[in-house]
Amino acid sequence: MTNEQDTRQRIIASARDLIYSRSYADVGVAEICERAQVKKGSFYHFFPSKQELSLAIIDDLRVVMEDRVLIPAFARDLTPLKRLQRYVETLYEFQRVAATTDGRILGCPFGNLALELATSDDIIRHKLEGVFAGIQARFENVLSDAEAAGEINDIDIPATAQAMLAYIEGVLMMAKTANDPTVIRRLGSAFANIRIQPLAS
Amino acid sequence: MTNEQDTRQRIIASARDLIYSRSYADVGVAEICERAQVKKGSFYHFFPSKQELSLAIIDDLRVVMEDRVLIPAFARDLTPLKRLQRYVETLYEFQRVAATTDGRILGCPFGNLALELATSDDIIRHKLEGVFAGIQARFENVLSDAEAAGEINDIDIPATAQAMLAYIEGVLMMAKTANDPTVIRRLGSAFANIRIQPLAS
DNA sequence: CTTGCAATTGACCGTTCGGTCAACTACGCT
DNA sequence: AGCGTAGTTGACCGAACGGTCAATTGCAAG
Repeated sequence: MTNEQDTRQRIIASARDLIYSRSYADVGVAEICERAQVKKGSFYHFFPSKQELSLAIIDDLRVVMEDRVLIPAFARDLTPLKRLQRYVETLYEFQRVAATTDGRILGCPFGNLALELATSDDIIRHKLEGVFAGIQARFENVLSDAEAAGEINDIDIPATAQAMLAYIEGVLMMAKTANDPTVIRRLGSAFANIRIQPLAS
Repeated sequence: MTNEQDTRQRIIASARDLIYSRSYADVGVAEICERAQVKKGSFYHFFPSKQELSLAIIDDLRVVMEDRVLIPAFARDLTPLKRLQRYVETLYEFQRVAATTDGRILGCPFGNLALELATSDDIIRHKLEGVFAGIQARFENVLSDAEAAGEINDIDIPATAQAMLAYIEGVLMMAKTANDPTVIRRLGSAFANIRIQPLAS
C-alpha cells in the first residue's frame, strides 16, 4: 500500500485535469509530467503514447461523471421525469463548482474531445462513441421507467434518448462559449420535454 | 483585377478548409502556406499571428454558412415552422456533401472551434459568442414570424431560439462522433418542436 | 524615369513537440 | 545472499512549432 500504481493514477489525474480545462493538443506530455511530479521516461513506462493515455483518461472521466452526475441524478427516489429534471440541475451544479475552481466553465469533457479529435483519430472517436452510447442507454432506462409509469407514451425511446443527449451537449457548448453556467438552467427546462415519435408504419 | 488581395483570400480559404476538417491546433502555419502556395513570410505580411488568422476564418465561415445554409433554409416561401424543418434538411445536405469530399462528417465549424478554444483564448471565444448570437437572432426572427402566423404562442422566443441552436449543435456533435450524417435526419424531427415557456410572473 | 511602398522570398530563430534509451534503484521471490 | 524485474531517472533525438527579418521584386503614381 506504499504507492503501487499510484504513479500511473497521478499521471492520469494530471492529464485529465489539464486537458479538460484546455484541450488535448494544447497540453504537452512535459506539462503533464511536471504536474504529476513524474519524469517523462517514467510516463512512457506506463503509456506507449499520448494517444493511449487519452484512452485511459476517457475511462477515468467516465467513472467521475458516473459518480458525480449520473448516479446521484438518476436515483430512483423520484419519478422518472423528475429524475431528468434533477439531471439537469446536477449538471448545472457540477459545472458551476468546476467553474469556481478554474475560473471558466469547461463543458462536457467528452464533447470537448469529440469535436477536437473525432476527425483526426478514429480510435478516440470510436471510444467516445461508446461513451455517448453509455449515457444514451441511461436515458433510455429512465424513459422506459417513465413509459411504465405512464408519464409518457408513444415515443421512440432510443431516438429520444439520443436527442436528449444531443441537447444537453449543445447546452453545455453554449454555456462554455458564453462562459456562463446559468445558461444550463435557462435552457434546461426544455430537456425533459424532448420527444421523438416512432415512424408511422 | 490581377490578383489584388487574392493571396490573402487564398490563405484564408486554405486555413479554413484544413482547420475545419481537422482542428485549430493540428494545423500548422507551414501546412496552411503550402496548400495556399504562399511562403511563410508572406503569410505574416497579411496576418500578425495565427490567432488573428483564425478571426478572419470565422468571418469567412460566417459568410459561407449564411449563403449555403441560412439564406436558402429561411427563404419566406414556406410557413415559419416549415422553414425550421427545411433548415434541418439543408444542414443535413450540407454535411452529407462535405462528408463525401472529406470522407468524414465535420460538424459545425463554429462548434468545433468553440469547444477547442473557448477556455484558452478569450478573444476567439467572444467572437464565437457573437456568431452564435447571430444565428440565434435568425431563429428568433423565424419564431416571431411563427407567432405572428399563429403557428405558436406563449413561448420565450429568445430562450427557445437559443435552445434550438444548442440542440442543432448537439445533433451535429453526435453526427460527427458517429461519423454518420443520417443522425441529423433521425434527430432532426425534434428540432422544430423545442419550446421554452416564459416564466410565470 | 524615378521614387515609394506593398508584396514576396527564403533563410533563420529559439522553443517545444512526442518519443527513446541506457543506466540505475528498489524491492519481492527463492 | 542473489536474482529478476518493475519503476525511475536525466540526457537526448529529429521534427515541427509560431514567428522574424533583411533583401528583393513588381507595380503604380508623380
